Amino acid sequence: MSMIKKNVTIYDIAKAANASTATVSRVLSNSDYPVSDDLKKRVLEAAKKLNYTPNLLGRQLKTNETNDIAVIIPSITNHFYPLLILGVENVAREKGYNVLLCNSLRDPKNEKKYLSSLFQKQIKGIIISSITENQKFLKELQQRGLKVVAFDQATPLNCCKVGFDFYAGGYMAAEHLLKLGHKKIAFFSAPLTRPSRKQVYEGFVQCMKDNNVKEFEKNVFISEKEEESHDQVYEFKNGKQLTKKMLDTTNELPTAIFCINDMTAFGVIQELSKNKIYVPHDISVMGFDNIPMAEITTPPLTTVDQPAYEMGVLSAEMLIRNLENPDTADREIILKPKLVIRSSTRDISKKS
Amino acid sequence: MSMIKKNVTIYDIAKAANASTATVSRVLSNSDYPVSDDLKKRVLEAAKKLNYTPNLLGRQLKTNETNDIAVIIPSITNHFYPLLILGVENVAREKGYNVLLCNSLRDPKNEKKYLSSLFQKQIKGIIISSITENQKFLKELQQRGLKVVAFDQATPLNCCKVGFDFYAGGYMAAEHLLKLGHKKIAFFSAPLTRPSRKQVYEGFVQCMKDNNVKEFEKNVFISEKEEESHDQVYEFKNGKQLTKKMLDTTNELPTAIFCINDMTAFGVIQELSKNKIYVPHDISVMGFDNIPMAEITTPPLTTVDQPAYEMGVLSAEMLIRNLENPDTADREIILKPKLVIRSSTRDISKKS
DNA sequence: AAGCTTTTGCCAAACGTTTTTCAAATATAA
DNA sequence: TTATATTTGAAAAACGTTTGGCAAAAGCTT
Repeated sequence: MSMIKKNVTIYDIAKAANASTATVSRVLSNSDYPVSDDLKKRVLEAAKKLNYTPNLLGRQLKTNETNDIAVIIPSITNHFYPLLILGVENVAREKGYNVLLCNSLRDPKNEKKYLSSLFQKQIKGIIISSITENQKFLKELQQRGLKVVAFDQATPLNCCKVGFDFYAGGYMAAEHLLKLGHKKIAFFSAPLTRPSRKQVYEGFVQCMKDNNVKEFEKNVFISEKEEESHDQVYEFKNGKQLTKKMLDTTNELPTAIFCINDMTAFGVIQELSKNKIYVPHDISVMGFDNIPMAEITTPPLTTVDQPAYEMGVLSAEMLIRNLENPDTADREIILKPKLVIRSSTRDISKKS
Repeated sequence: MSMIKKNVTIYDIAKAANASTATVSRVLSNSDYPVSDDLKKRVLEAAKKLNYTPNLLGRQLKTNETNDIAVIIPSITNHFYPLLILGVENVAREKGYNVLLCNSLRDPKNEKKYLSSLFQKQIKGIIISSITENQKFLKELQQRGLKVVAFDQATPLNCCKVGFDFYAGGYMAAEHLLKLGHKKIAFFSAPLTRPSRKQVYEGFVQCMKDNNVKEFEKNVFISEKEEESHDQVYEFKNGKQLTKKMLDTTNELPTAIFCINDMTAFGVIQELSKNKIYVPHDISVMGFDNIPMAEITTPPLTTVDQPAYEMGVLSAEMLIRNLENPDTADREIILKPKLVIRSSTRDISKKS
């Protein structure tokens, strides 16, 4: 005798309002099909009285339309991405879309699983920082109609892109340090496996060359192998490690250290401090990314801004335009870096 | 004459494999209904050949089952939550669930919209740190069958809970500072509007009382009004503000400052440093939360650990158990704080 | 060989919507 | 008044799946 509570459907409303389901659907999904005010009111009242909640599954199945877009990021604990997501969500909200967030944890298996699952859920658009080499699955989905915007990482895919000029960023950083009078400058990085890192490096090197800095290569510290856990903490530890190595092997310390990202810089600063070397008094340290905490630390970190929030905004706008109005959509945007000068670098040109 | 590409469905497979849709469905959703190996193989091959992708909407509509659970958090840029989400996702992944992530940005309107949308999508379970006072909408959904696990914030709702003993955390922090020989201890906080903050405060005060600390109230600095933007940066700025105020109004500085959270502590440290007061040499500073960056700053921050990752794990486990096996599910877990001693606090009992 | 169980396969209904088609009712024009 | 246009309402099909009810086929017992 257990009473099973059935969901309220448009049939129930139709009955209650003495109308047909078609009419009910029309008023509830406010179609522009004409319905008399009187009846419309009756339907609305019935819906309210019965506490009706539409079943989106039914609707989506029928219309093959959805307000959902997805974002796939490598890691949610990496400070860069939450900011980007915020950007995506803000424009999505404004334009009436929902955002499904997935993080692959830099595991291609997870990425594929998410892609597959999203596609099965009939998602029509996706914003992704893909970490798989061979993007053949993504490409297949694209051919099957999935709209994709790739950001952050380079991709072989022929799709909308929101990129960042890492090369210019590297160049810019080097330039800043030179301008402050530094001659002996170290470069700290995890292995240059990702294109982004490589480009930063190349920009940096080019600037050194352009300014006739001698023997720069001697001060390049790149750790041996990438760690399993592609975590933020890895970068931090890497900074400490490289610092130790430098302290152990170098007799004349550099006056400035550039780090491939902010987290590495924090590791460097902490390790230096442990050895009673203070930033920026004894050594200048510079990061890359401008994650939120760069302005929160003591000293605040001089760095190169990679505009995460803006990238999120642009990616979302691009995707939505591409969904709603494919013809007008841009294909590619490259964002420019911006130097953010704080207090971890010091001008040593004039003797103090 | 434009060729519209139809999706391939189980009908197409049935035709290709010379079988019925029922059979196709049974093998594709690997039901335990017996199907001959031969036919099974035929179906699988046809599916592969036609590049079949199931439409989850159809399936869900029919079965009224889903593998999706949702998490609603106040803010994704607050470092506490990504860690929690990581915990949720890890157990979800392991148990075959997908996680839908929503952040309310501390706006009750957003929270309600997300709840409503999730429910319409037939979500069956949700993990939430609700920021609405009156949780009557959530309660209604709960009565309509939604399983909910509330974490972090106290809730009037009768549901599963994963809590944290903020009071003990406050007490513990105070105790630590006293043990290090501090007598004049300041308490810094944003307004005690959230129950969590209040409880920390109460624990702290109680410890002061228990140890006969005189005139503690004089060193309590609580900012006037909560800012609109409930952001991380707000807490940071608040730390700076309170520090300024203290420096302006106090002639004898405290030897230690406890901050209601880590971000506030970072603000304090930065502002002190600006005034050439160094941590921990001149003043000890302590935080609360143990967000990841607490160990990355220089000096690393002494703080009270609120185990975000573990809370995520427990919440997810609780929810899933509640979904799959309602009888066996716990109702409430209260996590205990843990003292994390790093380098921002100093023992001043023995004169150095 | 007859009766029984088990395996296998098909038909058709159902999930909750939207939307097309058509008919009825009403208003407008002559 | 009749013919025509407009508004309104209902029935039914469709979206892609799962699954209960049958029935045919096949394998076992006696």
